Amino acid sequence: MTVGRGQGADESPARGAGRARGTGRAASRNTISAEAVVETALQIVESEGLERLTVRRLSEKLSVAVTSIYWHVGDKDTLLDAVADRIVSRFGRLTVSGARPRPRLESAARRLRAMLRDQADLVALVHGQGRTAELLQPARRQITRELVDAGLDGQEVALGAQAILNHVIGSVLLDRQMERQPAQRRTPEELWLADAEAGAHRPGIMQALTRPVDAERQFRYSSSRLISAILTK
Amino acid sequence: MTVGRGQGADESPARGAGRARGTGRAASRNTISAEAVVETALQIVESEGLERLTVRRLSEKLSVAVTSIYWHVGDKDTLLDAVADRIVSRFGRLTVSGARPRPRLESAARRLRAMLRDQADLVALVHGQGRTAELLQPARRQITRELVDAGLDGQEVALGAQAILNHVIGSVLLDRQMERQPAQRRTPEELWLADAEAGAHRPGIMQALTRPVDAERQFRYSSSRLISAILTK
DNA sequence: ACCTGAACACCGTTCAAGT
DNA sequence: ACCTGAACACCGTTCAAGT
Repeated sequence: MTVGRGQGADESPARGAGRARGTGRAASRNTISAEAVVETALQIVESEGLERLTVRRLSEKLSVAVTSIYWHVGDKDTLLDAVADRIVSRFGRLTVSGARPRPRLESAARRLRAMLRDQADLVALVHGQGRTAELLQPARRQITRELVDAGLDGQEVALGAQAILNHVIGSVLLDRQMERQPAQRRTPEELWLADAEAGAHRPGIMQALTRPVDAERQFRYSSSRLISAILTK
Repeated sequence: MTVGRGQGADESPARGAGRARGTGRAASRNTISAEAVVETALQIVESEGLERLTVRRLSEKLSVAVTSIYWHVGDKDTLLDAVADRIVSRFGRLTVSGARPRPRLESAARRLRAMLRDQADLVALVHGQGRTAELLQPARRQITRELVDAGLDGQEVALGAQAILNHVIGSVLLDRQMERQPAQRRTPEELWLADAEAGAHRPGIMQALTRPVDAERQFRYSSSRLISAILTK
């Protein structure tokens, strides 16, 4: 549970990176703590992105030698786990709105997706550490409650809640990949036009297929279908 | 479309890494081609895993200097794109079984998931290049045909097919992450027991929730629900 | 107890130079 | 036209040494 070998001492007041002027022996040496390292790491991910979180960048921002990081928090994987702890514990709760189970669950799915997308890098970090289940546990609890209230039995609640969570997190991970790329090399339209068979004889089909998919609309459609199927029966 | 600056010359017979014996001027220099580089890269991913695919490992396996790789295929991202081309073009077709739309679509989803899981590293590579849509295009075509045959209209076919594809690829990406980790640090059971509220008053609920999820069973449940909801109405 | 620089084993990539 | 080694700018990590 503890993060490294260091004690949870409170952080010394930041003196900035500059050396003290005037005094003979300059204070070019900074003192840090495991707490400060983890918090700074989290800040880097939030302000500069996950791929900028590097041991050297960390040490630079903390004005210490690279090797000091290792003394306080151990290796990078251990550090990432500590950061993941922090992200998980700070992750907000879902606000569910609506009266009946169906709209309530749909709003929960929408809200969860929005939260995860808002902090895509934090989610990616947690996911990379294999801690997604922990991150989603509050949401799972709420969705579970909704399904229980809707009258499902234990088995159906467990499977249904997991289905909804998988659907949301899967959609977020896919979206992220789509957006990170400069663009799919071949657009869906091109892919379809390349093979003009596949139901081209039905009116309207090709037209619908070659239109680019709106991720938001696709998500609402899938959520709505999945949730209604979970609730019926 | 072409892979690099090199021509598609056929590969010279492999002479192995050893130097010719006896002859004064040893043949320590090998001649390669863009084709050979891409094919060898694919082999490395298949036999040693994606993270072992490194420019240096490639050059070692081809018995050339590291820099020769760059001459033939450009930088690593370009190489990965060329490998992705190959994976996409070789990716097998789905075999669909069953008589009615529902079992046919369920078997398609199961088969697609199995194929993607069988070659998780290849899928990860393609996904990393943002080329997932291309990889899934054959499957999309087949699923589209099934939905058309089931009588859905254009809009519903497009949304429904995408929903099924997202569901399958999402589940594969999640499974992969779960398996790559040594183990979730906190198991679902622990997470639930940590907060003993949430419907604990209903009989059977807690018991169902604290049982570890079988990924296979969860997938079948989600697929079945999603597909039946797509087909109705 | 905590911080340091030097060093190592990896990456991807560029470049001037060979033939 | 194609292959080469040297070199650069990055990674994460270890270790002996300082105070």
